[in-house]
Amino acid sequence: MEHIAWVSVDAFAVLAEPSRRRILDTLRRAECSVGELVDTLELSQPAVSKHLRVLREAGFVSCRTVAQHRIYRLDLRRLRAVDDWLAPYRRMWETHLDALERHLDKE
Amino acid sequence: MEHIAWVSVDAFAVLAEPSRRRILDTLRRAECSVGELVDTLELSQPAVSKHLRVLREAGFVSCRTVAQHRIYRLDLRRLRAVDDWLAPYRRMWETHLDALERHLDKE
DNA sequence: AGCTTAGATGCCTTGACAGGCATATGCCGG
DNA sequence: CCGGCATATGCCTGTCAAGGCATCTAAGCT
Repeated sequence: MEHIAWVSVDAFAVLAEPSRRRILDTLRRAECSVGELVDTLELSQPAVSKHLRVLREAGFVSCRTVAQHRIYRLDLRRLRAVDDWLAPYRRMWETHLDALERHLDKE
Repeated sequence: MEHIAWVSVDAFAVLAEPSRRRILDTLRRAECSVGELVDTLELSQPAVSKHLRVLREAGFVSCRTVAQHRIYRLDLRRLRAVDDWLAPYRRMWETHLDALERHLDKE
C-alpha cells in the first residue's frame, strides 16, 4: 500500500515544514530512534511521530523495528527527486558563474 | 523594506506550492509578463499576481516595468540557498554511487 | 478628459495542516 | 500474564494560505 502512496506525495510540501528538515538533518549524521529525535528536536513525541509518518510515507526515511524501538534512517532516493527539479537551475548559475569568471579573468 | 523582508521567508515553504514551481519553470525559459504567465498556467490573473508577489518577496524573481506590463524574471540567488541545504545530501549519494561503481568494477 | 488594458490588492470562504493531550498498540522483562 | 516503556494514532482546536470575485491603480490611447 505504501509503495504506491508515496509516489503521489509532493516532496516539496513535505520539506516545507522546518521540523521535518531538522529531522532529516539529524538523520543525515546517523540513524536514530524516535526518542533520540524527541530529545534532539525538543518537540513532543506525538509531533515527532507524526512528522516521521509523513516523511516515511513520502519516502524520505525508512524504519526498522528493534525491540520496542523504531530506528529511522535516511532514504536518499526521494531527495534526489528534489535535486532533479533543481538541476536545470543549477546548470544556469553554473554557466553564469563561468561567464563571470571569464569576465574577471579579462581584467 | 523588501531587502530586509525576504531574508526571513522560508524558501521551501515558497516552493511547496506547485503553481509557484511552474511559474519558475516557465521563467527559466524566458522572462515573461503576468499575462503570459496567466495564459501558460491557466490560472486566474489575481492568483498569478499573488504567487508572483510571494516569489518576489522571497527573492526568487525580480520584475521591471515596461509600459503597463510587468516583466518578471528569474533570480537564481535564492534557489542557490535551497541547493545549499541539499548539498550535504548530494555528497552522500554521490559517494554512495561511487562506492557502488567501485563494487561493480570488482565483478 | 474618458476609455481600455495590465496588473495589484482586499475581503471572504474553505481546506489543509501542525501541535497538544489523551489514548491505543506493541514489545519487553519478570 | 502483567506492568512498563517506546511509539503510534485519534480527536480537537487554532492558524494560515490559496483561490474566487470585486475593486483599485497606473499607464497608454484617442
